Amino acid sequence: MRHLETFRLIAAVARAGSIRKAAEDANLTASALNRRVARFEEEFGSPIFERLPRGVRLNTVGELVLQHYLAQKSDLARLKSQIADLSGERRGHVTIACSQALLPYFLPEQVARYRHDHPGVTFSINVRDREQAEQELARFACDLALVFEPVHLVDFDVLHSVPQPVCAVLAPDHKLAEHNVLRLRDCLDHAHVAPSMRYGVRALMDLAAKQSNRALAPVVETDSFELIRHYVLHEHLVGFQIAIGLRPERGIAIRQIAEVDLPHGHLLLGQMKGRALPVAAYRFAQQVAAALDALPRAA
Amino acid sequence: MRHLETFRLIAAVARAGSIRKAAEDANLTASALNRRVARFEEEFGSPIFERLPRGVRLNTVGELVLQHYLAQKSDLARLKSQIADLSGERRGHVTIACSQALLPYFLPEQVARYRHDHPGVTFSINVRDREQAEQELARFACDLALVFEPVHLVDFDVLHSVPQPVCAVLAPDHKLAEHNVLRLRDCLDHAHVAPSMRYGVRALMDLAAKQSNRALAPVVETDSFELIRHYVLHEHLVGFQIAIGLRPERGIAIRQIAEVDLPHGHLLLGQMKGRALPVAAYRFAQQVAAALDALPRAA
DNA sequence: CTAGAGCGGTGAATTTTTTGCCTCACTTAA
DNA sequence: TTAAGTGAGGCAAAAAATTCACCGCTCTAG
Repeated sequence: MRHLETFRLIAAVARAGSIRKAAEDANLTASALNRRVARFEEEFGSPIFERLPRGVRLNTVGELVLQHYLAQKSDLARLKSQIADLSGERRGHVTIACSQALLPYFLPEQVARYRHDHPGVTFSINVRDREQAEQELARFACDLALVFEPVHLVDFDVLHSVPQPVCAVLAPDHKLAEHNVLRLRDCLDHAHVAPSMRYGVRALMDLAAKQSNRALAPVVETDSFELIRHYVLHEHLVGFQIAIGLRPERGIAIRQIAEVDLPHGHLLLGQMKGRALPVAAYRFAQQVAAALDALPRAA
Repeated sequence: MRHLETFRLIAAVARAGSIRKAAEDANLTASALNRRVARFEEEFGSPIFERLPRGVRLNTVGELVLQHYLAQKSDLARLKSQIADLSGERRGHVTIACSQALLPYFLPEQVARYRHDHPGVTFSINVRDREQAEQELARFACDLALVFEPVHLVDFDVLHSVPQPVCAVLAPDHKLAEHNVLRLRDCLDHAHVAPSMRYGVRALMDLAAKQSNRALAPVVETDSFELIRHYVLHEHLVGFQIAIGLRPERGIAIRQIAEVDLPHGHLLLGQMKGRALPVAAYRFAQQVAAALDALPRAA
């Protein structure tokens, strides 16, 4: 739609950091683009860029204007989606930012199920840590976020929440695998591999360890829960992951950790606050919420 | 802002019901306006008007487009308000749709208090019955609604809710004024004046009466609670109004009605769902919410 | 049954807006 | 100092929007 063209260019200028560079990308003269920006600022009643010697940068007002543009663009997308929907075609695209735990089982199943009913809908699934996921929501870069223990929750509209216990992952012949429920201190006494600080699992564990005057001392620290899951097979270590990312498979043992030692966290499904989602994203969110509710709860 | 010009014209056409009429109002040629509409429809990918022999009318898609425009315009207003706010000037305009009960005491006090702190903010206060108030919210025709017992609550985002009992209003020398708490049946046994069907007070009373196999039989039925308040002084009748619209004044008696006979209703402060309010409206809503909480509760 | 009024649509001319090109003034890094 | 980068502004060309003068259609008053 053409009425957002000026905003689009402004966003391009903000990204490029310079009118000339942005003009090149947009197949425009720097002069023309400069005028558009200037005219916008005049009409709007306030400058939106700081003029620096080596280019321009959005000022506070500009940041707000940009946010307004993103919201408008998003609502236009929702509008089009809604119109396509009422004319019978169920198509669209859903962009999801999610924690790693959703990758192996939950999301593939959910997406496949939704696409089985609505083959016209396509998906983008991006792995993001909880901080990034929230930022992407706020930037309208994704429609939905499905994250374990988000941090800030500003601009984060919680659509659904389910408790998720942290589980221990071990080789079946690991000594601790003899017990059904593990104590946290036992896990810490053994060599363990832990996710890095920015993940919710780690945050929960650090907090719980601190309360019993202990601390994690991981032999291997990693960004990848997939690595954790595989590494425990090579060396006799204890790994950790939330329940939704784990399924009983031969060759790997999954054990609960006593709730008194390590309280469960929350897996949250959320969207940008105040935003109306496109039809496809909205429907998918409903399906996911129902599926989360149907999840077997840890005893 | 010029980027919404086409939408503005579309809205004008929809209102006028004809391109030619709208063109006249907008100081444009019918031809020019026709082209704008046609071009929009082409870019947008779908017609938004039905062409009738005597003019045009928005189709379903058009209704959605118009709603999108109203939302955009509202968000632009919020943006400007927010920017004005961060540059220190606290100005703006707040439009409120409210029930009659708020007129004599509550709203005048609240508005005066807010304007005392922020003289730059102006107000529009419109009396609307509960149905109209909700419609105005949905049409972005007002920022806030303060209504007793709203009906549908679609697109109505409840910001605050307080219980409100219905009270009886009588002349001090009315026989019933001897009791502190009245029974509903006693009120109905006496001649009474009642608000018309579309008001929440009446709806509550009809429901309560029905449950004891009674019915209201008003001697006078009116749209105006002010008339009710004054009429009971001329003839010995019982009138009704919610507590917030009444204050003990000489020459008039206010009596509670037993809660078991007539359950209290709710006074709701609300806004359009999913909308971000301008700063002034938002702040005023906060003040009102606090004031509602500080209200003396009926025993 | 007909003439006229009112409607949306269209091609060509015209006006308004936007863009391209060139240059200037300025700042920074070499 | 020089060279390369930046945003701004004057002026003509290009593009877009508007006007003007029509057309065909439908409904209605006479």
